[in-house]
Order: sequence, then C-alpha cells, then structure tokens
Amino acid sequence: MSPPMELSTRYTPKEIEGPLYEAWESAGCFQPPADGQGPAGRTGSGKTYTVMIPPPNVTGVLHMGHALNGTIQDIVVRHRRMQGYETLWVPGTDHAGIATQAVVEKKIYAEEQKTREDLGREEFLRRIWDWKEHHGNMILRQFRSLGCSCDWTRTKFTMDEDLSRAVRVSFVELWERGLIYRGARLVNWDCVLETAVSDDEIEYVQQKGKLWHLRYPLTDDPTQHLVVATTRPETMLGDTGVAVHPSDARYAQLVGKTVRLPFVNRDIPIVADDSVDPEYGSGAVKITPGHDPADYERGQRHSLPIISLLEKDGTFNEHGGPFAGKKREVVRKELVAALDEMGLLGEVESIVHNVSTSDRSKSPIEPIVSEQWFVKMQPLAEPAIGALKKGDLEFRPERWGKVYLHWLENVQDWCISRQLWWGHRIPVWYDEDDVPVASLDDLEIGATHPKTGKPIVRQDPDVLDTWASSWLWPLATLGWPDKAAADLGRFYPTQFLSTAQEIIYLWVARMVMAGYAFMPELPEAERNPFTTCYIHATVLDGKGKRMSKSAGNGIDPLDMIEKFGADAVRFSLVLLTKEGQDVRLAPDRFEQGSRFCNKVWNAARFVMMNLAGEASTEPSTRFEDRWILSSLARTRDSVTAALEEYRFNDAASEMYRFVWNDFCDWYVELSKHRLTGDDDASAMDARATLTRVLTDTLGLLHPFTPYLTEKLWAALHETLGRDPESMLCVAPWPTGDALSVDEGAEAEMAVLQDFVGCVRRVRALTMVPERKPVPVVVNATRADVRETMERHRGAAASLAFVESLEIAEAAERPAQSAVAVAGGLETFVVLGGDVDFAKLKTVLEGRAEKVGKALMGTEKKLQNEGFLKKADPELIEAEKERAKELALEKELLERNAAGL
RNA sequence: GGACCUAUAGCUCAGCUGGUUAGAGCGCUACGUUGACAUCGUAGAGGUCACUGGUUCGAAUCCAGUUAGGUCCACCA
Repeated sequence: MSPPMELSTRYTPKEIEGPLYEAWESAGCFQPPADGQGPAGRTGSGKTYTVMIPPPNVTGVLHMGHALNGTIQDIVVRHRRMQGYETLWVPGTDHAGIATQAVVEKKIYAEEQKTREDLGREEFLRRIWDWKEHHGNMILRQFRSLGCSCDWTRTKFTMDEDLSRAVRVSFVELWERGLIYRGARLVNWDCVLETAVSDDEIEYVQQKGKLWHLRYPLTDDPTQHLVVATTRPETMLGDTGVAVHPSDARYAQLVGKTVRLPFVNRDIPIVADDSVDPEYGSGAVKITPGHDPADYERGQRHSLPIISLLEKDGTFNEHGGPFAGKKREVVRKELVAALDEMGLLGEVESIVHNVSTSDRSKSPIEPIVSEQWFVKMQPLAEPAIGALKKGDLEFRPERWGKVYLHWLENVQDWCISRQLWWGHRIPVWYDEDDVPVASLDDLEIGATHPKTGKPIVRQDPDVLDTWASSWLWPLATLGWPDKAAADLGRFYPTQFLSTAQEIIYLWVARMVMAGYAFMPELPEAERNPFTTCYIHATVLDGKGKRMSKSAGNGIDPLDMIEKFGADAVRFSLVLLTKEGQDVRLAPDRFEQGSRFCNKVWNAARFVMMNLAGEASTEPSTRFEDRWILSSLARTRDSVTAALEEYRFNDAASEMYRFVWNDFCDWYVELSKHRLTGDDDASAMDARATLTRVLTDTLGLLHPFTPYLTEKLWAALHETLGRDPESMLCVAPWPTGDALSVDEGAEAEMAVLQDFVGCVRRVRALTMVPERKPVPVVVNATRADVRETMERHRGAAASLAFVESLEIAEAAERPAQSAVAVAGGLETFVVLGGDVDFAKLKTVLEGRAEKVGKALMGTEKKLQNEGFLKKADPELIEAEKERAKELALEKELLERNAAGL
C-alpha cells in the first residue's frame, strides 16, 4: 500500500478544475459510447438519456439563471451517465435575430459611424458572422467552467448549414400543408430605425401626457357633437368609426348614426362595443384600426375599413388630408390647434400613462399595418395539448402545465416574418404579379415560377422569427430532416428539458408542436420531444427582485466560481433551490457550498491518512460500522430517489447531512480510537468501512461537485493502489449490493449519542474542558439500554473523554457531581473544584418544565375520546410509548433538581 | 386587468399525503487549536408558524376570506 498522495489541508478548486475538465474531455467521458464500444472503457447499455441545452444567445454572458440551469442539467446528466445510460447532452447557441443584429449594429456604428444600410445587406451579414466567430460562444466556455458535461463534439448553432436546411424544410412542409399564409397585421414600428420591433423590445415608459377630448359633429346635425377622448389626436385622420358601450344610456340613441370626421370629411359609424369603458374619458372611443391594436380588434368586429396614415419614417401620407407630408409630432400640434380654432376641441386633461417606446431608439412605437407571414397554429396545437393531457409530457412543477395549456388552447396564429437581416431568410420568391412560392432550393431571379410559369423577380426580404429555428432544436440537432440520421433514431425523443418559465410558450410549447408535426412516422407518444419539462426557479437578488442586467443587481456566477470554485457554486445553488420556488441569492450564500467542499476534502484526507494498515475483507459486525453503513444505505436510497424525482435540493441536503453530521461528527470521531488503539481487528474493520463510505460518498456526490470528487477519487485510487486510470465521471452509481438499513445498530447508536450529549452538556455548563478526563457514573433503568452501554463502554469512554465509567441501574449521585438526563439515561459527571449547583438546578428545572409540557400534550391526547376512537391504533401505541418515556425523563429531571 | 407563487428564528429557507419538545445554514452568546478540517469543534439563546374565520378528536400543514410582497402575461383609449 502506497502512502497517500499529497493533499493540502484546504480544498483549492482553482488549481484542479481546469486540468480535470481537460482530462474528462480528452477521455471522451462526455460522449455517449459509439456502437457499444464506448470511450473510457464503457460499453453501450442500450438505454439512452438525452438532454438538449436551451440554446443561449450567441451574444450572451452567463448569468445566475444559466448557472442554476446548467447545474441542474449537469446533475441529471452525470447521474444518468453513472447509472449506465448512454448519455448525451447537446450544447449550442441561438442566433437570436434582433439581439445579435442590434449588438453588432451598435458596435459598427460606434467604431465607424456606419449604419447597416451604409454597409448593405451582404456586407453587414458578413460582419455579423465575423463577430460571431470572434466573440460568440463565450457563454459556452462559461458553461464549461461550471463543469457541464456536454458533448462538445456535437455543438450546434441555429444558423449552421444543417440547421438552416432544417428550417427551410420545415417551412416548405408547412407551406405544402397549407399552414402558412400571408396577411395584414399590426406591427410595432420604430419610425427612427425604420424597422418593426418585437413585443419583447418594447418598454412601457410611464409618462405625463394629455387626454384630449375631441368633438366630432354628427352627420345628421352638425350642431350636435359626440365627444371622444384620445392621447394621440393625430390618429383621428385614420378613424373609421366611434365606439360606445352598448349599455351606455347617454349614447344609446346615437348607435347606428354617423359622425363626420373633421379635415377629411369622412362619415364614420357609431357602433356599440363591450370593450369600451363608460367611465373612462368621455365614454366614447375613436376607432383607428390602422394604428392601434385594440382598435384593430374593434375594427374587425364591426367590419370597419383600415386606413394607414404613416410612411416608414413617421410622416403622414396622402390619407393625412391637409397634413400630408408632415411629421407626426408636427401634425399633433397643428391638428390640435386647428380643432381648437374650429371649436371642436373640448377639455384637455393631464394624465400619466404608459407609452410604448422602442428599447433601442427610445422613440414612441407606432403600430402600423403591414403584410406578414403567419403559421396556422390550431392544427399544430391539438397534439401538443394531447401530449400533456395523455401524460406523454409532464411539467415539473406540475402547475406550469396549466400555463402551457392555457396558451395552447387560446393560441393565436404565429407571425413568423421579421423585418431584419440577421436570421434565416424566408424561402419565398415572387413572380412579376407578386405570386409567392416557397422553395427548398434558392430560385434565381429570372427563373420560372413553378406554379405560374412567369419569371421570378425577387425573394422575400424578411427573415424568420428566431423561434422558427429553435422550435426545431431537439430535432435538428440530431440530424432532422434526415430521417435516417443515426443520432435521430438513437437519441430522439429526449428525456429531460430544463428551462425558464418565461419561455414555456415561446419555446417549449412550440418544440412539442414541432415534434408532432415533423416526426409523423414515430408512434404518437414518441413524437413528443421530451418527457419531462422542468421549470427551474427564478433567481432573485438578496432583496427579492429579479436579477437582471438592466437593474444591475446581478451576481456574476463567474466571480463566484473564481472566488469559491465551481463545485461550491453548484452545490450552493442546488442546496438553496427548492423545486418550484424562486431563490434569493446574495454573494455570501455561496460560502455554505464552499465550506462543504472543504469538509468533504478533509474528511477524505482523514480517511486516506489512515489507510496505511491492512483492511478487513469481511463485513464488519461492529455496531458503529453497521450504523454508518446503515445510514449510508438510507442516504444512498433517498438521494437516488430524490434525483430521479428532480428534488435536487433534497438530494443535496441529504448528502450534506450525511457527510457532515453522521460521517464526520460521529463515525470519524468514533474511528479515531480504533485506528490508534491496540485492537488490530477493530482497526482493520474501521479502515474497510472508512474506505467503503468514502468511495460511495464520492460517487453520490459527484453529480453535485464533480471536480472535488473526481480529484479525491484519483487520490483514493492512488492510496489504495487501484487502477489509476479509473474516472469517477464514468464510474457506476453506488447501488444496493448488500448494504442495507440496520435498525439494531441505529438504536444502539442513539443510546451512545444520548450519553455523549449528556456528558458534553454537563461539561459546557460547568466549564469543564472538552478533553479533560472525568469520572462518570451513568444510571440506566432499562436493561437493554444498560447492556448497550456495557457493550460499547470503550466507544462511549473515548467519545466522552471519560476517566472512569461506571454503568449502574440505580446508583446514588456521587459527591461533587453534576448531572444531565436524556433518553432514560441519568449521567453523573464527577467534577473537581467548585460547581455552580444553583445554575445546574435551574437548567434541570427548565428542562423538566419543557418535558412536562410535552408530556401534558400527549396525556391530553390519550385522554381524548375522539383521539382514541378515531386515530390510527399504531399512532396511539406510539403516543403511549412516548408518554412513558417523557414521564421517566421528567421524573429523573425533577428528582435530580430536587437533590441539588 | 388576468394567471400563478410566497408569508415559519435577526437573515435566507426546509417542514411530503394533518398527530414533531417546529428544524437547517448564516448571524449571535459562552467555551475549546497536541494533526482530517478554525472554511473547525462543543454547548446555548432565539419562533403566538402574517391576520380572521372554518373543517377536524387534533391545524405551521386542509378550506375560505383579509393584508403584505413577488413573478409571468396582457395593457388603458
């Protein structure tokens, strides 16, 4: 047996993490075994376990939410890998259309004062690719430093050639199934940047504004007016109706009549609509379907025409009448003044309201109508709803299923076109009559339109929504649309998806739809892309606010990794994050994980420093060995169960408790006198048990703290002269093999712990130092307890630092002794010097009172007829037993207090 | 406005399908360094389980309401 390798007294993550990660990767540990001939000596098991990373934006940097999610996925993946599954975790990034385009555009403007129009489409795209090559994927490197065991050889990007192909195939398939159509739609228009922006890029800014009351003359009788209230008076030029609430008596007789719109002299109808709030403003709403989403809806309901007033830069077009050609701000001012002059301006209220503002240009958003591409969602949603209802898909926590269903059951058609340059170009070409056609392969300008036979004149300039590629993620990363792709057959469907709540419908629901839509050849349940969708906690700051870049309250996980190590960050995150519960984080929360890692490190050091002698090969019959192995068995079972049920914090706290409280505080302490004592057989048993417990502990802990445990695994193997090539990362998960719960040993251990607790309490109370040997007399009325004490007097004496130990049934309290009571034991500690008996008396009385209260509680229960009649008989028995014990304890406490 | 979540020790949180002397970590108090670990050990103080009702023999736990905080979605003409 060789001496243990040199281990410092403190765990120093920084030095070991990098090399270990490289070792895992170069040994191919993260790749599933190919064709039964696995890397790192593994063979295929035939069972696969697949996880897809939610692809972060290429522009992204790791934040706490990523760190938490990365940790969760890695725990699952490492656990399954050790269980023998052929495990695949696919990493990658998302091209994130607008976010990326904005980042690069901004950078180019800052450096060269050039806009994307200045560069032109082709050059601009080249620049983005260039940027992506140099600065993208930073986030993937950060996932590595967390220890994530992704198969990096399969890294994907949503604009890779194969994924782009998949996007195009999916588009054409939907086109051919008649699920894609073109239609008018209000989009959020940024008049400064002259682009549509998505809902996500709008900020609602609270501003002071005015609510203008405008008086519209009735067509019948121009001396009468209908007053409408608006915050955007200039849009009146596009009004095609006025709405009032159907039950509003003030206007009831006007419904069906028309008003004449000033400036443009258009007669527009007055309609009744439930959406109008009679209390707000004048109770009458102007309807501008071309420039307001709510009005668009109202317009649809009442079949009102749509008028578009604005050019792309925000100037008014020919529908603006006298204001045509003027900017929107100017029109507002002039129009209000003109109305005032005509006597058509009523009250002007000052109000505070939310103005939708473009994130990027900070200018007010103008909703405008434009032509967009849509996907019909209804037919795609049906099977996705079925997946959840039939149980082929489950959410964790379950309640998120409701969010998923609610969205699917009210699903709107999906607008998939975006007026951007960065993204998958829409594969649609038009002939000279503007007849569109979708095509798998690019059509040349001048080529023949396959349907009309006329020449193609242009390709659609827009690109697809980012989610039009990410909804294919589980399919396309495995080789779809090539149905014969080996990975697709082997790893699809996947088992586990962990992601954030806010993308349940943006992403999760759509992936499910895609699975059903594009894998029709599979049995129904297997089309669903993942069986479990785990929604992880939202990470909040120490004050309970969401962590975000803009709020500046984020904790950088990389700083924490730098300071505490990846394992400490991982362990802390998981320990703190109860399933389904948001988590508040402050930097000092990571210390707990850090301390734990150090504890494990030192426990392992202790074990290895004491393995220099022979170890037993037969199972030990000694109670402390049986006790710790029993506890190990319980822990192993509950950790395994917790991991399989995604209760990661339960698993982590079980490990924490076992390692710290059972193994370090009791077993290691109990082993010390054996390892240095004269009883060789006992020492051999201790060495065997220490080795066994450490080995399994490292295995159980590996998913949580991979670096620490891998390092210690290597050290242990070196110490024992075992296979130096062995890697914990791909070692088998600790399982049953003869390790089971031993209730006898547990009961004996409980007696010992009671005894030691008594002695320690007396010492603390009377200021006798922990290690100063003292004579102890212990009374145990129960014979079995007395026998246990007799059997383990050596262990008891060693743990309690006893000078002499007398075990009796009813000994008198020795002179100059203090006493503590627990579990039916009456423990007298003989002290030298002065003892504060008055203080001791107070403590005993206090305890007696507490125990008395508990006793009263149980007695009350036992006298309660309802309880005796209705409660579980076993429970009643237990309660009687408890009453006996409490009564004994109370008696002992009172007797001793009285004797002082 | 809609949906959902939370309220337990000074702080951050556990407490599963109702029966515990209501727990953990941090912080606090006292004591302790001859070697696994001071990123440690031992002992201790500290809680009307937000409030009000209800169900029950029995409620931190189940139900209803109130209050306070949070998250997501929608968005005010």
